[in-house]
This record gives sequence, C-alpha cells and structure tokens, in this order.
Amino acid sequence: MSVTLKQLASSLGLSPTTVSRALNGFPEVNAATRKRVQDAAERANYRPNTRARSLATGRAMAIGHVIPVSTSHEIVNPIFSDFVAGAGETYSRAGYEMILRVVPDEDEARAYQDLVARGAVDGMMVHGPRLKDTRVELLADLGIPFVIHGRTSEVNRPHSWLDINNQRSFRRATQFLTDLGHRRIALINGLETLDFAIRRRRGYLDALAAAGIAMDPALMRQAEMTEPYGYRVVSDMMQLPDPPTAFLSSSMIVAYGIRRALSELGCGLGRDVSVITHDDDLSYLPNDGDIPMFTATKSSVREAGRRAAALLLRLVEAPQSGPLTELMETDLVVGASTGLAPGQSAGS
Amino acid sequence: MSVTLKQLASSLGLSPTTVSRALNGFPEVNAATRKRVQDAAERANYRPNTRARSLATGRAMAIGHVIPVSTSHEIVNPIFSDFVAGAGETYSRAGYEMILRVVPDEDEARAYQDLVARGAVDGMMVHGPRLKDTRVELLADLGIPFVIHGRTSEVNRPHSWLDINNQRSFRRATQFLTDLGHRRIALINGLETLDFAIRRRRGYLDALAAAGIAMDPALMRQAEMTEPYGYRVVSDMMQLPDPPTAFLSSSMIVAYGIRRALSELGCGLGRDVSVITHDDDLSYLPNDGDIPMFTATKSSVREAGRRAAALLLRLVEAPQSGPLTELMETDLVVGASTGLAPGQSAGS
DNA sequence: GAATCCATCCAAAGCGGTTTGGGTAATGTG
DNA sequence: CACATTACCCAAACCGCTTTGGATGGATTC
Repeated sequence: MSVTLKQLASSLGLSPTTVSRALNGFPEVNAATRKRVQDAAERANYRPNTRARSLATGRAMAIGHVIPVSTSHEIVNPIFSDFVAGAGETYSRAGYEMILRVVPDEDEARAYQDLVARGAVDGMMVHGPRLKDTRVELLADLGIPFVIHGRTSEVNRPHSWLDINNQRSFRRATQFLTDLGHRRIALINGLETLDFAIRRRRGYLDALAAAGIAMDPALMRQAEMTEPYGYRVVSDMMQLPDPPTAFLSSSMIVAYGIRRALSELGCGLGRDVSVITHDDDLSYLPNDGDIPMFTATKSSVREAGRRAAALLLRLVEAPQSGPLTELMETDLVVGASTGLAPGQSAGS
Repeated sequence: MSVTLKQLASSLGLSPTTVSRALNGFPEVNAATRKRVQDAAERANYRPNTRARSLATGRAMAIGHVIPVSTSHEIVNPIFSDFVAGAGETYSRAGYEMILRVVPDEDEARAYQDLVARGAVDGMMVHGPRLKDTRVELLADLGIPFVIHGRTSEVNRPHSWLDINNQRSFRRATQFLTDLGHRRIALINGLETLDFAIRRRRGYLDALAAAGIAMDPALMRQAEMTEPYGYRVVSDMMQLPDPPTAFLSSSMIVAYGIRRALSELGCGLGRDVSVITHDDDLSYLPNDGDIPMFTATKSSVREAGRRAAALLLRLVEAPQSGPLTELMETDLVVGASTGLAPGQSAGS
C-alpha cells in the first residue's frame, strides 16, 4: 500500500501537521525541516490520498463530463475524443482529474445530479447542446460551475460557453461560393436538433439572401454525419433537373462521401462542382499539405477543448467571475475543392 | 450544498449508524425503519459523498485510463472514443467512475504511479500496447489490477488482456483473397511499433506462405492510419510494373483513401482490384446495408470496451482470480469490394 | 531581568461516511 | 420466573488529510 502522511511524519519524528504544512508550502516551517520533509516524501514516493485530501478541503479537484449514449442511434460523436483530449491536457496540467460518465441518454439528467450530490466534481463540461437545452436550467439550479461546448439558442438564463462562430463561418463559406458565381448551393447539414447545425444553416441562408438567391429546400438536408450520408445525398441531388454546382458540408466525413459520389459521376472536384466542408482538424482526418484537398472552414476541436477547460477552471476557482464566454473564429482554408461556377469566366 | 448522512439521521431522529445500515441493506434494521429511511433519503435526494465513502471503505470505486498524447505526432486514436464509451457503460452500470488522465507521453509512467499512489483508482485500463510494453512491469509492480486492450508480444510476466484475434483475422482475410486467385496482395498496415500491427502482418504472411506466395516488401507499408496515407500508398503501388490486385487495409479510414486512389485510376472496386479492410464498427463509419461497401474483418471496438471493462471489474473485485484474458474473433463480412482476381474464371 | 515577540512545532477537531463493539428491550427457553 | 437469545439501535473509532488554536523556547525589547 501507499505511504500515508502519518507514517511519513512518524518516520521523521514530526507531527502530521508539520509535514502537511511543509509539503503544502506554508510559511511557518523551518527551511531545513521543510527540505528534510520534501526529501523524505520524494524518497518514499509519497502522494497525498486524493479522497482524504478533498474530503478535508471540500474540493473534489475533478471535472465531470457526461456522455449520453442512446441505444437506438449508436452514434458516438467523432469529435468527442479530440475535444476530450484537449480538455484533459488542461485539466491534468492544473492538477484536476477528469471524470467521465457514460450513461443511457434517458439517465443523463440524473447523472448530473448524481455527480453533484455525491460531491464528485467541482464543475461540469456539457457536450452537444441542443436548440433548447434543459441542462442549463438543471446545472444552474444545482449551483455548480459549468461550461457548454457550443451554445443553446433558446435559453435565456445566462451561462458560460465556448463555441465557434458557426453562423459567420458558414456565411463566409457560402459567400465564397457565390463570389465564384455559384447559385445552386446545397447544404449537407448535421442534425438540426443540434444547435450548431441551426447556426450553420442560418449563416448559409444569410449569405444566399445577401446574394439574392432564393433558398431551395430541395438543396438542404440534415442527418447524422456519416460518409454514406454524404454520398447518398449528393448522388440524389445530382439527379435533379437543376443540380447544385456547389456543396457545403458539415464535416470531413460527410465530405468524403460527397467526394466519392462526385467522383463516381465523373465530376471534377473544384472544376465541375465545388465543395466546402467544415473541418474540425481531427488528427486522423488531415486536410493539409501545400494545397489541401478541401476548401474548409477549419477550427481545431482539440484547441476548443483546451480553452473550454481553461474557462471552466477559471469559473471553478472564482465562481463569481460570472458567465464566461468565448467565440472562436474559424479559418477559411482554400483548397482544391472549389473553383468558378461552370460557365463563369475568370474575369466575370 | 448536498445533504449529509448526519443531517438525514438527525432529521429522522436516528443515529448515522442506523441510517447507513438501512441504506446499505444490512439486516440488523427494522423493516419499517428502513422504509422510513429510504423514503426520507429519496425525498432529500441524498447520495453518500463519494470521497467520504471511499475513504472509509478503502475502495476508490473508480477505474483509471491514461491517454498519452505526444506533441509531435498529434494522433488521437479514433477508436478511442468508441472503446471508452463501451467501457464507460460497463463502469457506470456497476457504480464505478471512470477517470481519464491525458498526459504528454513522456509523463505516462508517472501518471500511472501517481494515480495509484494517490489511491485514486482501483484498477487501470491500458491502451495501445506496444510490442514490448514496459507498462506491464510497472503496473504489476504497483500491485494494481489492470487490463490491456490488446496484447504485448514480448512480455513474459502474465497479465490480463482483451484482444481481437488479429493474426487469424488477417490470415483469413488474406486467404480469402488467395482463394479468389489473387497473388499480388498488398498490406497497408498501421504503425508496426504497435502490437496489433505486428500480429496482422504475421497473419498476412502466414496466409501468403500457405498459398505458396513469396512476400514482397514492396507491397507492405506501415504508417499512422489516415485517409491520405491509404490514398498515397495505393497510388504509388499501382505504378509498379507488377501492381497488386488486392489490398489489405488496417482501418476503415485507410480504406477510404484506398478507394479514392483506385477510383481515380478507374479501377473498379471488387472487379479490377479487391480490398479487404479491418472494420472497428465505429458508429460514424458504417459499413453495412444489404451489401456492405467493403469486405471487412469486423469487430466492434465498443463491445471490446464493454468486455474489457467487465474483465477489469472482475479483477478488481477478486484480484486473486488471476490473469483474465479474452480473445475476440472477428467476422469476415463479405461486401462489394472483393472479387475474383483478374484473369480468373469463376470455376477456376 | 522581566515582558514581549517570533519562529517553529504539535494536539485535536473536523471532513462524511463505514464499521466495530456494545447496549436495551422484547422474545424465546427451561 | 430466571436466563439466554434475538432484534434493533447507537456511541465511538477510524479512513488520511487539512486546519484551527494553541504550546514552547529562544530572541528581542525595554
């Protein structure tokens, strides 16, 4: 078993009090004594027991993440691992533990309550906010600091969040396409029960309106973001009497499917048809090089994790510092998948 | 703040002892009293404080996962999220917490030691075993139960693990191809510092030998598994004077890249060139339907997470139950990406 | 030299549970 | 009816740490 404070103290002929203070940097301990204690602690590989310590201090030194999984649609969000990795970096640097609860989604609310009631965490990170997300009320009532990754449009109660500027990002991407002369632009969106998808659609519609293009419901789809989804939708849309000349994709994975469909149809990417995708900069889906494969609205979800965690820790350490928010802008990276609309000349 | 045992007890005019026993199902408490206590606990939304409880019981009721991230090659394993989701389901059903430590990989060993010394966990799950993995020695010496997801070939010390049968899986896949008449079969492997990649290669080589085919180093590659990697390697190999007629891929993502390369070259998948990929059955990379896109060696990594967690919990609750191991077989799912080698007739 | 002040250390009381080792009254036994 | 059980409940110790509120003795002050 591991060595305890008491053992360490008695082996040094000191009281637990003094050893504790020596290790925790309190002033009222002799420099020589402190050194002696530190050396002994080092040698014995002593670490204070987390449970005992946080029971005494009243701080859990842990952040909770609740991951709901539905048994029906088994999607585990692919951006989850990168976000968590980013957040985890920040936590462990600050000496916080990350605790993950994977629960059936009907138990999600209970999981939050449970973690708080058990005093297991000092704060919570909230994933995948929906349009009107009841978790804000819940967590605010529980009185625990929390940060939402994303936003929830139809909730008034102020709260902390970190998000990317989805609306502007997609407005800009759409405008990039209209500037190239495209007028038939399709939106292959994620599920529009999720807040980010709504914002992206809004940006898309804004830009269409600005360009004086009427929106066409036939060119807008939403679903869970998989490769076959992108493939299927694009294969279908290209059969339309007046098919799109450009696609806006909600994720790299979907973009892969779009590319496959176009390639099967013999459409040159960036020549006959243009594609812009959002790119979360996942390590295993790289889109870089001299000329990236896809023109993309790029934003590292790993970095988002880091920053959201930093926000949350600030909130935990100073809850009165009020709602903290951060809006990250995306980069519009121009790659090989966009070009002038067919029939446009370079000068037009 | 949350309600404590003591408060609950005094509100009922009972001692903390009795309340504790009532809630924990001890026999020496009157049925009526127990009911009264349970109701009150329910009403007050009482949950025992985890830290206090586990300090008293000596059990952390938590399992640790250490995720090393290198700042150089930033790969966060895509299978990580599904495995963790699976494991997490098992943990939370059993009342265990999952704690995640994300650390720079040079600090990995320290993270394990630290978690144990702090008494933060009852057991650990080990990810991404390498060929000769020092973590086995480390954790065995620390005296904490652990399960490795995967195996580590060159370590003698017995230990618990859960793995898929990579070798047989790839032997079978390769044999499937040789049976179809393929003799130029390429292996697009993951990094061969990782144990699973070595085993897959072994299976591949076994099957080649069994079919009397000499191995050709020009047809074997290893790297981190990304889409561009698959694309690049296949584009290269198809330039060979004697190009492969079949490819074995280490992951769905790589297979996407392979498919793209072939499609650009105008090769029909399953007609001109065959592809078999390993498929971890990630929810966002579906490969199903009536006829799956790819012929694949399929095994749900989410299910692996569930089972590995179950193994670990058994080990935690009965450490002497000795090393526990489980080898999962994969399914060879026949899809549209395989067919007779060019020049073979159906009856041959 | 007495009084005061630091510097340094310690005993003991929590934190919120579980668990050991009794108590007490009601019940069963002869 | 005396005695041993049994059923039920409680006081107190303990888990390993932090923290409050002193103690102690040497140095400083007057």
